[in-house]
Amino acid sequence: MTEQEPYLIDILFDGDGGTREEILAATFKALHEHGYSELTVDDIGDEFEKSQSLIYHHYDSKDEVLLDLLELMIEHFESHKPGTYVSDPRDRIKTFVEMSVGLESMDRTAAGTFTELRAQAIHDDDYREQFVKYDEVIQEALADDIRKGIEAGAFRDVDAERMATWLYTVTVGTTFRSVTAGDSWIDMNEEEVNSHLENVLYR
Amino acid sequence: MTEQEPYLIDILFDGDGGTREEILAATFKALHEHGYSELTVDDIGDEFEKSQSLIYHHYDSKDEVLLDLLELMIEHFESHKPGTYVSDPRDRIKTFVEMSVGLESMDRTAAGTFTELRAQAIHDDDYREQFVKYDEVIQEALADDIRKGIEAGAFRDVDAERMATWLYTVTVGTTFRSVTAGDSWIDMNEEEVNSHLENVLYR
DNA sequence: GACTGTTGATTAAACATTCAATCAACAAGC
DNA sequence: GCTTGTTGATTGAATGTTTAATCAACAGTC
Repeated sequence: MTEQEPYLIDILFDGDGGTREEILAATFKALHEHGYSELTVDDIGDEFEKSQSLIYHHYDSKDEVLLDLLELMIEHFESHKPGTYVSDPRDRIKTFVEMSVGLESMDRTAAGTFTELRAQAIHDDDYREQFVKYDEVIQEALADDIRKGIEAGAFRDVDAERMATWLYTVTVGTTFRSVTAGDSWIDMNEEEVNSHLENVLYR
Repeated sequence: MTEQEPYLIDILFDGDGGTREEILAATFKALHEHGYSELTVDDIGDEFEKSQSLIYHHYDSKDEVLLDLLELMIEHFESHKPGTYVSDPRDRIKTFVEMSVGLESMDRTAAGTFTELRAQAIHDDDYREQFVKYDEVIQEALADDIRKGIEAGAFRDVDAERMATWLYTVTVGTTFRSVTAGDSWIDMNEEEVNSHLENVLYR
């Protein structure tokens, strides 16, 4: 339907956005390899072409680097909001569901790293702030799309906010489950989600 | 309906299960306060009545303590499987939903810590193994209850496995969202989940 | 008097961060 | 167009702290 999106890692790499972006790309790679709790500045340095100490010329601390990476990833994922590519209401929702709870079109590398950053929000207010905002943006975009579908007559007259809340929560759960405990169950999950959408949303 | 369950922390504390359990209780507290990535053995020692170095008399390493805590928590949560307390099929599911996606009866402290441990499964195979097994147990218990409800005529003839997969995935998402980004949305989510259950499961 | 639990001090490595020193580019003044 | 000064990028080594883990000594108990 839509052609495969490029992986986040490639986006980080392609352009030469200067040293700061090289550092973020290195951080992303190191994070993917070592995990948040085991990540050291040296690990980042190893993935970084230039010297490790140069990181401190561009950032004040390790924390700052990680938070900057989070902001970059959030920007990227926000560009994946429902409806960015497709215009038919039903297709918008379908594409979002496919990319969020489907087996094929999920970027596992990015999803795992993003999830690990999200987990920091449990104890770190800087992270929490980012994710509260992010959740609002995604959920509101979903709700908007549902409202548009209702107006266009493609959807039934459901509570758009409520439907969006539920749908987004399912995607969060799907991602978290699959990056932490595999995805043998993922097709069944998608079927049930689609069945609910068929039953109550699509006209 | 059911009286408030005691918090996990209290269960860890009440009995005198000996020094090892005291260490686990201290670890749980320290984890809740500092978060996994910032947790040090000294932090555990601070929550522990006896000496920090005693930890190494009972455990070989910090990792081993954390993994043992995970096993204890998994045991605890498995005892919260659907249907442990109630016998009517519909009530079993309702109780499970309430405790997993409801605002009131969720043990936030335990949920946050448990979630943080789950996030480690992204990069640590020992954690992953535990959660793969845990997910299976919970999901199967749910599926069993649904099957029983179908047999008893209380539920419609749905695909029990598929329904259980979806329902469990929603609970994972609900917990993850709420411990990382608050729960202003949680009532709407619960309503939509219940609406789906009313539509397709309950007869 | 051996065995188990407990303690405070100690060690060695890992770690985030700093620092002094080059280097390359560019601009100003002559 | 050659010198001199300035700036930002970059490096490798050094610093001081944190941290997991060990150890020697002591106490109670069977």
